[in-house]
Amino acid sequence: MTIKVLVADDQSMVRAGFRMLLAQEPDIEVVGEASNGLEAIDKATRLGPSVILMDIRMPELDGLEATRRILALDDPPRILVLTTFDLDEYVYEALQAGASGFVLKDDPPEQLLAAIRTVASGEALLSPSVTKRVIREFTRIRRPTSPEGLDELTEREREVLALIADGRSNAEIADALFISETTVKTHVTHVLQKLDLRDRVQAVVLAYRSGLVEAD
Amino acid sequence: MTIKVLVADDQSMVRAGFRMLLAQEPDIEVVGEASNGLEAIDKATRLGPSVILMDIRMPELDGLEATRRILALDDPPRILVLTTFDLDEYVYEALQAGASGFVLKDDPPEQLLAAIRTVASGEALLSPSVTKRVIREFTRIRRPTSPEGLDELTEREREVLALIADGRSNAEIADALFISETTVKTHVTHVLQKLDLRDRVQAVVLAYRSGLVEAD
DNA sequence: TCCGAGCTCCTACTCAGGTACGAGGCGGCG
DNA sequence: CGCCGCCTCGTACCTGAGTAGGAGCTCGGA
Repeated sequence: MTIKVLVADDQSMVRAGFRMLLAQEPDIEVVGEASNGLEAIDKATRLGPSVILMDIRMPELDGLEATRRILALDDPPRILVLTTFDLDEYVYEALQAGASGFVLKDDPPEQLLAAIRTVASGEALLSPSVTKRVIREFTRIRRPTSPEGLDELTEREREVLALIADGRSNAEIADALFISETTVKTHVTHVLQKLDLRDRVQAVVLAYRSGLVEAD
Repeated sequence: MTIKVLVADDQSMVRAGFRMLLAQEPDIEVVGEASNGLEAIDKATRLGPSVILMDIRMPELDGLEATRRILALDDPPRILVLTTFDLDEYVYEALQAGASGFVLKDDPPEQLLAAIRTVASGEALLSPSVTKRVIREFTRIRRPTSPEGLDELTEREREVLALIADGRSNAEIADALFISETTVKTHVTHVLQKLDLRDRVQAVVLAYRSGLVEAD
C-alpha cells in the first residue's frame, strides 16, 4: 500500500524539490500539487491523498484554515505542516487545527520521509526543536498549582497575601497594616519562598486559583 | 566529542542490550549502569554523563524522583526516559519532572540512537505515539481565552493581558508570542493605560474579577 | 494615494519589588 | 531559664517592570 501524498506550497521550486525527493521512495507517491489553500482543499477531496504536506504561508487561503476545513471532511487525510522557521507562532495554531505533525523545511530529508511514514500510520511527529517548545509550554501549563504551602503561612503572611491579591503596592500594604514597608517586604519574601513563587504577580494568580480570594 | 551515556534500568538484560547496541556507535560511549534510582543519582554525579537513559519502574527510588533530583544538580545531564508501555500516565509526570525525551523500549534502534543524539544536542524528542498523546492533551488544555468586555484593547493586547494573568514575566510572554521583550513592554504599557491600571499586578486582579480568565 | 491603526523594535531612564543579612522585642513552651 | 517562632525594622544591592520617545512595517479605508 503506497502512501499517496499531496504537496501544497505556493513556491513551485519547493514543490518540485519535494516531488523529486519523494519520487525516490517506492512506497510514496505524489498524487498532486496545490499552490494555495483553496486548491489544496479541492485536490484533497478529488485525489484522495493519505497525507498532505502543507505549507502555512500561502495566498488565497492559508494552510491553517485549509487544514481545518480539510479535517472537517469525511475520512480526512493526515496533515503534515511545513514551515521555514521553527520559532513560529503558528506551531500552536497548527496543532490546534489538528495537524498530525510539524516539520521544518530544512530538516534532513530522512527526517521528512520518516515524518510522512509516521503520520501516515496514524501517529504524530514534531521536529525536535518544535517538540522542545511544545513540551516547555505543556509542562508550564499543566502544573497544578497546589495550595500545599498555604497553611504554612502565618497569620500575618496570609494577611499580606490577601492585600497583594487586591493589587496593592508594598507601600500601600504597609500603610494598611501600620507597619514599615521594609517589614512588608520581609513578609512578601517569606510568602513567595513558602509558596515557591517568583513574584507577587504569581501570588495573585495563586490566590485566585486556590480560592483564597473570590473573583466576583 | 563523544556522548557519555549512563544506563539506568533494573533489568540487567535490558542494560546489556543497550550496552551492546550503543557499543556499535563511535560517537556514543556507555560510561556506566545503574540498577535503581539511588544508584543513578550517585553515578550521575560521579561519572558526569551527558545523557541518562532512565527507566521509570525501578526499586529503591523510581525514575521520576531520580530525574527530579538529578536535574536539581549543577549542570545536570539530559534525561531520556524509557518505558515499556506508551499508554502510561507517567509520560506527563516525566515531562513535568524535566525529562528531555520519552522513548519506548520497543521503538526501532535507529530511533533510540536518534533520540540520544537529539537530546544530547539540547533538543527534545518523543516517540511518535507519545507525541500524539501530548499533542492531544496540549490542544485540549490550551483553549484561547475568550474575549468579552475590555473592548478598548486590541487583539494582541488582550493576548498579552491573558498571559500576564497567568503570572508570566515579560520575557516569558515574549517567548510565547515570538516577539521581543521590548514589544511586550509596549503592549503592556498600552494595556495599563487603556484600563487605567498602575501595574501588571492590578491587571491580574482585573482579569480575574472581570472574568476574563477563570479561577477554577 | 495618502493616512491611521496596529504591530513590531530600539535606547535610555527611573523606580518598585525582591533578596541577603543582620538585629531587637515578644510570648510560649519544654 | 533558654530556645524558638513570629513580627518588627534597617541597609545595601540587583533586576524586572514601566515610561518616554522615536521609528519602520503592513494593511485597509477614505
